[in-house]
Order: sequence, then C-alpha cells, then structure tokens
Amino acid sequence: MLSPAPTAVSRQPATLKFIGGDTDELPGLDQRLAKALLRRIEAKEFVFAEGDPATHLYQVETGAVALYKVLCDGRRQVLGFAYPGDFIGLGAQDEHVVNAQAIKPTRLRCLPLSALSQIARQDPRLGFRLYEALASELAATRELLLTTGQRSACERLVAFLLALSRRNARKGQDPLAFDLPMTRTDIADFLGLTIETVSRTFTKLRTLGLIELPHASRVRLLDIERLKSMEGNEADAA
Amino acid sequence: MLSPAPTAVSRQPATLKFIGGDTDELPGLDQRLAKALLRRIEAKEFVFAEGDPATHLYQVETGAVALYKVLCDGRRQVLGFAYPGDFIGLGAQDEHVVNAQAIKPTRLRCLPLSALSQIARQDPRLGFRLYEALASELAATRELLLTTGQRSACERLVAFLLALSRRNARKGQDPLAFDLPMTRTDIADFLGLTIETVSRTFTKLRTLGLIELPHASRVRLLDIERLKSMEGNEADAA
DNA sequence: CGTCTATTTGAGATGCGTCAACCGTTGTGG
DNA sequence: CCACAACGGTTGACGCATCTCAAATAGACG
Repeated sequence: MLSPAPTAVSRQPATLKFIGGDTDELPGLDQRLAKALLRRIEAKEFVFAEGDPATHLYQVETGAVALYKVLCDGRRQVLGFAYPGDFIGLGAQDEHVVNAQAIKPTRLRCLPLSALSQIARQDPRLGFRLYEALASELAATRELLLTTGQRSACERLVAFLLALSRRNARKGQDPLAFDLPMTRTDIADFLGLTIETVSRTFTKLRTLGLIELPHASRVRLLDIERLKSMEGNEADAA
Repeated sequence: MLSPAPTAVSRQPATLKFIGGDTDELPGLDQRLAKALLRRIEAKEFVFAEGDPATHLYQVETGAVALYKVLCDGRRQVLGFAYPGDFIGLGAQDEHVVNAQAIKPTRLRCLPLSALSQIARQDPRLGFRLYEALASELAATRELLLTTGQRSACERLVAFLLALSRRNARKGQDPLAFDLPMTRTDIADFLGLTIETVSRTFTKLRTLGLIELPHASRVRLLDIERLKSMEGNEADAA
C-alpha cells in the first residue's frame, strides 16, 4: 500500500484470514447491482450530502465522484475520488457524514440498504466483502493522511499522480498518460494545498521534464522512475 | 462526529440500519476477551510493527498505544491513539500496515484471529460489530484528515484537546482536566506539526487564559466555550 | 465573437519549520 | 545525598515554503 489512493474503495483483493473463503465474487450482489436502479447525474450534482439519511449503497458505473467534508467557513477537505467500479456510501451509519458530489456526468447503480440486508442474509460472505471494502478505504485514507501531514507540496502532487498511474495500471489502462477528471480546486482540497500551489507545482514538474500537460486536464508521465524517487517513500518497502 | 478523535476505535454505538439488531453486547466476544491472554508491555514496546503478520486482535485494558506510519526518511504520521477499551489491529489483512507502539506501560487482551473466526461463526453479529468498529475508525481518520489538511496549528491543537475532552465526557471522566499520556513529539506527529510549534501553541493557549498546564503532561481547559469557537467547526452543525 | 470559468503567473506577506540554546525532571551511580 | 547525564519540553532568531492577493491567459460554450 504505497499510494494515497484517491479512491473511495480500492478493489484489491484482501483476504480476511480469520474468516477464510473467497469473497471476490458474489453472484447475489453482482446480480442485484446489474438489476439495480441506474441513476444519472450531472457534474456538480450530489449523490448525497452530509446529514442525509443513508438509504443506498452506490456503485460508480461511469464518471467520477468526489467525497469531502467541509468546515463552516468553507474550507474543504476532499477525502477521495470514486471511479468506475468503486462503491460509495460504505461505513455510513444512520446519516451520511460526508458529501458525495459528481465531478463529471456520472452513472450510478443504486442498491437500497434493505436489499443489501437481504443479500447479506442469503450470503454471509457479503458482510466480509463489505468489511474488506471498508478496510481498503481506511487504508487509503491513512495513506492520504500521511501525505497531507508529512509530505511537501511537490511530494504530495507526485504521490497523487503516481496513485492515479497505479490505479490505471491495475485496470489495464495506460499508466503513463491519463485524464484528470477533477479540477485544480479538487486536487488542492484533496492534498491540503491551494490551487495556486497545485498549479505552480504542475509547472515545476513540467519544467523539470518529469511530466507533460497537453491540456490542463491531461497528464503524461515522462520519467516515472524519477517521479517515484521524489514521492517520499514509505519506510518498510517490504 | 466533530472530533479528530485520537482513538483507534471509538466506542459510540453505531447502528447498521440495513442489518438491524443490537450489537452492543456480544457475550461470546466479551467472554473470550475476559479469558484471553493478557500481555503486558512497557512504554515504547511494539504491539506489532508494519509488515508483521496479523495474528491477533488486541483490546487495550490499561495504558495507551500510538498507531503510526513512517516514511523512509523518518517522518512519521501518528494515525491515532488507542485508550482502554479500544481495539487495535482491525482492518488488517495478511500483514499489519501500521505500527502500534505503547506510549506508556500497557496491558492488552490478545484474541487470536482464529478465535475471532470461531466466535463469528457462532454469532454473526460479531461481523457487524467489527464492521461498526472499522467504520468508526474510518470516521475518526477522516476527521483527522480534515484537521491536518485544513486547520491552522492553533485550531489543530484545540481540536485535539477538545477531542480528548469529549472522550473523557463519554467515559464519565472529567472533561475539563486530564493527563496527556503522549509526548509533544507524538502530538506533533499526530497533528502534522513540529514539537516546537506544538509547544509554542500550548504556551499561546495558556497565555490567552484558555488552558492551564500544571505539568507538561496535564491540561485543564479554562474556557471551553471559547476553545470550541476556535476549533474551526464543521459545516453541517446538525 | 463574447462571456464565463478554470488555470496560470507574479509579487508580497506570513505561519510554520529549522537550528540552536536553555531549562526542568528523572533516573543513576559515586 | 549529591553530581551528572539523559531526556523531554520551552523559548528565541531566522529562513523559507506555502498562502494571499491580484492580474493575465487560456479554454469552453453559447
């Protein structure tokens, strides 16, 4: 787990040894999701807001969603981004404690929690799958905490880009060139920086010949090894 | 959830609506814990380290434990503190991804994951209790992320003190005067600051008449209302 | 083409980090 | 019982990374 993983739920298989059993595929859940209500929302629309009653579990089908919390004076901390395949709404109790807002036109599968309950009774492995998903999200959040708490602006942006690169590699997409679906403001609020610092750091990386920026929203990583060496690696390196 | 909650697992009851059922008390787990192996460790000893195989779930009985991650150059991010009643080792997959180190002499109940598995089979509510505990830990980590990413040094320290105060209130202890079991270094690495800044900020709060520091490790909150107003509140205030 | 928004760039201010010295407490050995 | 070392904490002076404020530029869209 090296990445600040800007994901709501990373999908790496994670075996719960004390339970045993393969929970990677759950026909019950997948069937339900395939039949579930499809919701289409525009960029900037909310999936749900802080304080809303938690009614559904959502899975992103296309698009992207930002999860964030805000302070009363408007300061905002983006906690993660959810991409296709990711679940949103996990770990909520009665009410959502974060905001989930689309950052581009998005299609969502909506699964009522009552249906989830039903599937869970039929197939107890669902509970462990949800547990794993939650554990992955916790791991990603801890990673981001390490990043915002300890790394410099440049290290933060590099870690962010490398996390996107790794995600693409996992999904079989190009790990060296990709679009950034989020604005500079979203990136800034994710990394605990200002948009000006994010922008300046992008140009610094470009000037150093480490990345290319064909458009503001598209990156190409030119020297991934040097980028990795700038990331501020974790200690164990196991 | 207003606090940066320096806890590994906060113990507030949290109902999983889509499951239903009261999971607050689990005779199976509690009986097992009571019989579980008791481990005593000194300050600075590890409960486990990053990369260790995950073998047990631990519950702090007395003392306190810090959870943290480190970068290869030694920078450290404390993710939380575990106090009596808190669980440690939740959400781990095969290997622990964080370090857990006692910050004072500590007694731990050690529950082998195999025993956990056994209890889970006997009583499926255990799975949901673990899910809830993990969700609480995620909520606390998100809170801390908001703090380190968006708040000033002063706001961070105030949020930290108020979180300890709230924890004491929940436990029926004095919310206005308490010991700080951790060092300034631990606090600094928790809040993403340096020890000098933490020390100066303590002094500033003392000078402003907001707190008293009889010893370095004891605080008394003199004007909790004003402290709350300095915390940088969250938006919803629901 | 014009407007609106997002992004970039610049100049200056500042909060926090760095480096260094000092202080108080604790524990240890003479 | 005292001397001293080790450690954690406090305070000061200074520098710098990042923030703030401001303006220019580039893209997107009607």
